[in-house]
Amino acid sequence: MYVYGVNVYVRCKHVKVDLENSLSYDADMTAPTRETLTRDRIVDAAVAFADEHGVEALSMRKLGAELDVEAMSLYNHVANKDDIYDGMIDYVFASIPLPDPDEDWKLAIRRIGMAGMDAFTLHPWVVKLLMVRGNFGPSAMRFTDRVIGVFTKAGFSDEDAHHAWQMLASHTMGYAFQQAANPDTNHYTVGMGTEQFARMAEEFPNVTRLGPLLECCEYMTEFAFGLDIIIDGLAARLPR
Amino acid sequence: MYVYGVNVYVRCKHVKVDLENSLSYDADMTAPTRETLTRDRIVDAAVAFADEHGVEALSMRKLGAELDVEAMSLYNHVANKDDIYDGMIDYVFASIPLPDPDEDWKLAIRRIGMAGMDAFTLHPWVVKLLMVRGNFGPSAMRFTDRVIGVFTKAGFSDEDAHHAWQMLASHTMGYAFQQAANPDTNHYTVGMGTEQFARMAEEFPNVTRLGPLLECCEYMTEFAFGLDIIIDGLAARLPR
DNA sequence: ACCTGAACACCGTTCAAGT
DNA sequence: ACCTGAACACCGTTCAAGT
Repeated sequence: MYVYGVNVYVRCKHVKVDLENSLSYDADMTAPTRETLTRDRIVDAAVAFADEHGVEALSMRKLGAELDVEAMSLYNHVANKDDIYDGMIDYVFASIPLPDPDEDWKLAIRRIGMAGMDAFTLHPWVVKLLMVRGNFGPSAMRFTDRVIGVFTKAGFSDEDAHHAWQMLASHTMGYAFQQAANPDTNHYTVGMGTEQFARMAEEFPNVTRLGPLLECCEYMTEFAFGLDIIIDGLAARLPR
Repeated sequence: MYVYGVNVYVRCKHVKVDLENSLSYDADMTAPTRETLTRDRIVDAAVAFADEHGVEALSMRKLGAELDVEAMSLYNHVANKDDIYDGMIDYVFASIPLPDPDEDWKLAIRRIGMAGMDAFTLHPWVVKLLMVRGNFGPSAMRFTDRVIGVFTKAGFSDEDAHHAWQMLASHTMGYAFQQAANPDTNHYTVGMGTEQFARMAEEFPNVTRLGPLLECCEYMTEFAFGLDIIIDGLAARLPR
């Protein structure tokens, strides 16, 4: 009879869960193995959890449960919760394709802006994490570097390349921010009860007028509208 | 001998604090009175606390202590912590001067953009709160309405006025966001230890080159640079 | 080396009890 | 009507103890 080794106590404790989810069996069905915990596995689990339940619901205890491990075990592979946050931020930035330095700069910047917004739409929680942790992980740094490279190659001075990057980043963050704060809601009428709506018409005439215009938020369209204005405005400041 | 009334037990418990800070005396120095708790007083105290220590340090227990009251007393005047957050957001938006509808629209928008950025610089925590709570309190709504009014009066269609507002809001939020996330730090070199700096030069050539350019962040200047580009870009889309 | 249970110092919030 | 203490169900994190 096979001895399960160090994991046997796990089986005893959560038999059902272990059998169905967390243990994988070798081909001969004799030796249950549990994937060893790593920082990457923890970060991946955290990303999946935040995608499904939101970051505010993420706790060390719940994350441990997701990995069939006690919360305290995580600290063997991760410095603390902030370290996990940093990993999650890096995960998102690593997922954004870098710009092609040989492409026309306006097309490259437009593409990269849309790609950034896509990533922030897919993982809205990253905006919150950036607020808490900043954005200076290696992937964010690489992304920043390549985008600045595009501006530089286009002919912008160092100072203007910096301004251009800062502007692109702020535009993207700004829309991602609003999208994360108010997902799929009408900007102007959300939270307004019907009894307040009557008063609104006199107090907030412009908002009231624009309300019906916006069935829902098309953040991506609105983002692209502004992106084009910014790119054109930057192009006008390009020395020739 | 004067009987202090219902507040006497407070005096007994925190004599020192009460005498020096929380009790004010009538002109005849006989009757100590404690200002009664109100939602406004709680919100004001929360704003002051967040200004000094940051929002993440704000707790019901500490806020209570600031007002010489147990945490649970706050719930008599406020629904919960989110309600306080909403009050703090409204406090900030109420502090931004509304645009003058008779001023030239480009000047009015520039002024309002700067005023918004000023408020977010004075109370950086509001960006975090907007992420958690959204921005649909009465003061934010009024502010939104008046700014849209400026665009409308300038001749923008309803749809473009909405786009313009959204763009202005995102630009402001984006810079305020970055400023709040990375206050007075050099964007590119923060968190990079000296041993990593050598590697940086080859891995991140553009960032390395721009680093020395930026002794510190001039978010306000950078914000204004982008603001002008946006205003010019919007003006170009104005029908004539 | 890695995982664990118990513990610590915090949270927001409820509720019955006080005045 | 307003304030309070005790309690509940959570946090992140430490640490000595297990294997």
